[in-house]
Amino acid sequence: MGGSQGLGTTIPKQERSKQTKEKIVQAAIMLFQERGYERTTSNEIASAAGVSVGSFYVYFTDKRNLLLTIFDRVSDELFKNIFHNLTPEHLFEPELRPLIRQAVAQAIADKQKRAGLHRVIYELVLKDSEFAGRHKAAMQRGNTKLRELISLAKKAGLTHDDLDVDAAAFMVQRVVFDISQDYVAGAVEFDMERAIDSLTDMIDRYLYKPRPRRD
Amino acid sequence: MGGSQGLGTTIPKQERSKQTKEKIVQAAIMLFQERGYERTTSNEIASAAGVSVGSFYVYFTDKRNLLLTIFDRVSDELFKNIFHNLTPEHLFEPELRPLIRQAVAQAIADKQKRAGLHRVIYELVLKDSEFAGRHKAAMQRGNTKLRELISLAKKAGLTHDDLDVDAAAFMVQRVVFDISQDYVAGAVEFDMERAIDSLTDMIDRYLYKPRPRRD
Amino acid sequence: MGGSQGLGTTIPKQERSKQTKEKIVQAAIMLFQERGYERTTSNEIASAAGVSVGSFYVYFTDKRNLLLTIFDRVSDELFKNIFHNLTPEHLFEPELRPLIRQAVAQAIADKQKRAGLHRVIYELVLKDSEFAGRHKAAMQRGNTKLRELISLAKKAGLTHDDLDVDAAAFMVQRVVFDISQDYVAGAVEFDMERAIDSLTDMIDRYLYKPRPRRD
Amino acid sequence: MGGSQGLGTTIPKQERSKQTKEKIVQAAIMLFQERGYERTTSNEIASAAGVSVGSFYVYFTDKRNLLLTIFDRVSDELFKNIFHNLTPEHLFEPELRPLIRQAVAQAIADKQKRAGLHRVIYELVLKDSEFAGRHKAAMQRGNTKLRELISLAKKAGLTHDDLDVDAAAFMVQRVVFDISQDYVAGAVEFDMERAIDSLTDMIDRYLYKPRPRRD
DNA sequence: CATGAATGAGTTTTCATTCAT
DNA sequence: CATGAATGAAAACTCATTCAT
Repeated sequence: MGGSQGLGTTIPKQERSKQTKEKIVQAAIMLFQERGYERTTSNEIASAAGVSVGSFYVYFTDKRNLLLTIFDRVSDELFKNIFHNLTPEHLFEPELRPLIRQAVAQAIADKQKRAGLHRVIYELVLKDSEFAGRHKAAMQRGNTKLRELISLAKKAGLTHDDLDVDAAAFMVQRVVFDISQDYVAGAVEFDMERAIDSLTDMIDRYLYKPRPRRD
Repeated sequence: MGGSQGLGTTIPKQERSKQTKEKIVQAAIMLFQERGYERTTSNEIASAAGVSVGSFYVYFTDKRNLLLTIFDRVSDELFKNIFHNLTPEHLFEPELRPLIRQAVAQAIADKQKRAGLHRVIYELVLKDSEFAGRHKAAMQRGNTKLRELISLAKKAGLTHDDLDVDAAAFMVQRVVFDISQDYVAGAVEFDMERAIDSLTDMIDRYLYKPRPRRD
Repeated sequence: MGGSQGLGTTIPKQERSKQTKEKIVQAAIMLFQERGYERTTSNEIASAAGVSVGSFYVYFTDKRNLLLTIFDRVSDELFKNIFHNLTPEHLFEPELRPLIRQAVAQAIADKQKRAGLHRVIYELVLKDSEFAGRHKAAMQRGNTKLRELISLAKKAGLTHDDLDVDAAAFMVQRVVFDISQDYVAGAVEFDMERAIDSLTDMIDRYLYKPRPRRD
Repeated sequence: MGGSQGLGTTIPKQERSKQTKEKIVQAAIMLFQERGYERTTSNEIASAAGVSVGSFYVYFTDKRNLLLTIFDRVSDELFKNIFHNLTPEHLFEPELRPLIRQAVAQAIADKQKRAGLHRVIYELVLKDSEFAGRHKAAMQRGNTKLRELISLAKKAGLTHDDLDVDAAAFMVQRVVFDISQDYVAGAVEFDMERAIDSLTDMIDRYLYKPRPRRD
């Protein structure tokens, strides 16, 4: 906050900008988690980031725009983590259930790590059409991946023969998203491990033909 | 100020109060649906109801308290509609799937009727602990009902033998709630009929042992 | 503002009216003492009196008018008590100091009985010119009485020979009033008995020639 | 206001803040004197100060906080003026009465300068416990000073031998404060010079042994 | 006279955003 | 680019008072 970083500072301007922006983003993430979106003021964010409000408005057009930036970042992260272990090869492993369970658990765990943030973001998704749009787009990407997998499984004769692949992709993704969202929102208190098991069973039986149990 | 208390229509004081309160509630429902909770001011509600702000604060301590009132009302209504056709007797009908489908469709349709309102209410459930508490309580009532039904079905040997009844009740309720919420929130665009079918299948296969298809 | 009762004070024609008015006055006294003038609403007064706000406005033009009524009542009461034992005859008793002490103690004790009320009234005397006027008038009545007494004492050669009688009457009255007001206002914490003694000495020595101590 | 930083017209940021704050304080003093505390709104103060309401709330949490600031300032000023000429050395001057008279006159004159302000402040002292507390603290400081002086005078054999020093310090301070307050409140109309004389006599005779008159 | 529902002007207060330096 | 003082529109809420019944 001192007035004289100009002289002797060898940090290139672009790099310095990036750092300032990042400080703001980090401060915002912290504050949004703690107090929610509405109850965090731009002055607080700037202050927590150690910059002036003026700077805040240099990097972001407004508070909403900042959350949008955070949204994109979080959204990407989430996507990568979930589909990292959900590739076509895995489909042909002898055990399908553990695969499903792991993906479900992953989705829930990832969100839990930044529960406050996901709560805040979802709040905006419900109210703000731009957030809603980006959310839909992100879901779409996931949906495409999932549909491919399910389609493959169907072709391999693993699923129920009459499975509506599109509907299944939609439903499975949505159900996992929603239940994990329920947990981050604090809307549910049911034991998480049992919930994951149930969700796994639900998806498993919904998609796949009955097979002999292994356990 | 009202237009029609004209001749001979003696409105008792209590009745008049009730009407004023109701006018405010109705105006609020309308405005909340249209513009959301935050962007509707108490002055606007009063104005739309054709009463003064003063009256607003005679009947409700604040905007939040008004939505709480609406919440309770909507919550009860929803509960009744859904469990009206979901009694133990139905379990022993030859066809289970139509029963599930009808309940699922009912839940979704009911919410759709007041989509804007449910969107607004859920917004508050996510942010406000009192709303969250009431929401949990309402879900609890539904959960109890559902658990009884599933438990009965299990005893009748209809379900998978290893079904975790508590988890199933939790999961099924939550999944139906969430998917219907997704629709009212405008978060999804997938064809609703196909979604209902999928959801029905999902629940059916999750809970019940495979049986010969009828259709 | 001649006439008997000032404007706004409806003369009750029936006993029942008088009772209703009295209930309001009593409720107001109670509430004003507890919460002060500004923080007591007319609705609360009416409610505490067990009557409707409408009735309140039948008997009093407004809240201020009600306090004015209370003021007059309290003012008279105070005046009577203080000057009851302060008559010319007492001047020729062998002991003057006890006489002064008793009057001072009386003034302080009387106010203490309704401390909250005196605090509230004085608040208005400071802000409201009509209260200020009535207060001055009441003080004037006391001042006249006191001046007569001091004048008599001077003629009897009891006081300092160069005593400014008018100034003395003014000062003594004011000092007793102010100190008692300090106590009701809670502005001072000094032991009251010692304060009364000091005040007595002060007045005694100010007015009267030194005489041999008796105690 | 144009140009860069070269010319002497550059107001440093801290200085600018101080000026704005001061403008608000001055405007508030003016308005409080004119219309009283309650009837002055924060918007009016900001407007009279030529700043926005927002600025008002940048520098003061609320109207009460602003008056508290003013209180402290005025309180200090008063204290210094009064005790400036009231030091132990003065006690041994041949003439005591002029000393007392000057202090009394000073106290009254100082308050008169800002009569409206003292009226407003005292209003709050009566109602608001924080004001009351600060008032007591300020009085305490004065009381300590006064007690020392009177104690010294007693030791020098100047006062009545049986004088209760603590009570005297309390009473003298209080009496001077109250009478001066009566004048600023407009509660009294008695000729001020005569009142000062009386008050001087009163204090003189209360504290000091009779001495031969000089005048 | 009594009632009490209804009124709405008037205040306080917040905070995203701007802009002169 | 950075700063942070200043802005002012906007929202919540109060309460003395009225008036139809």
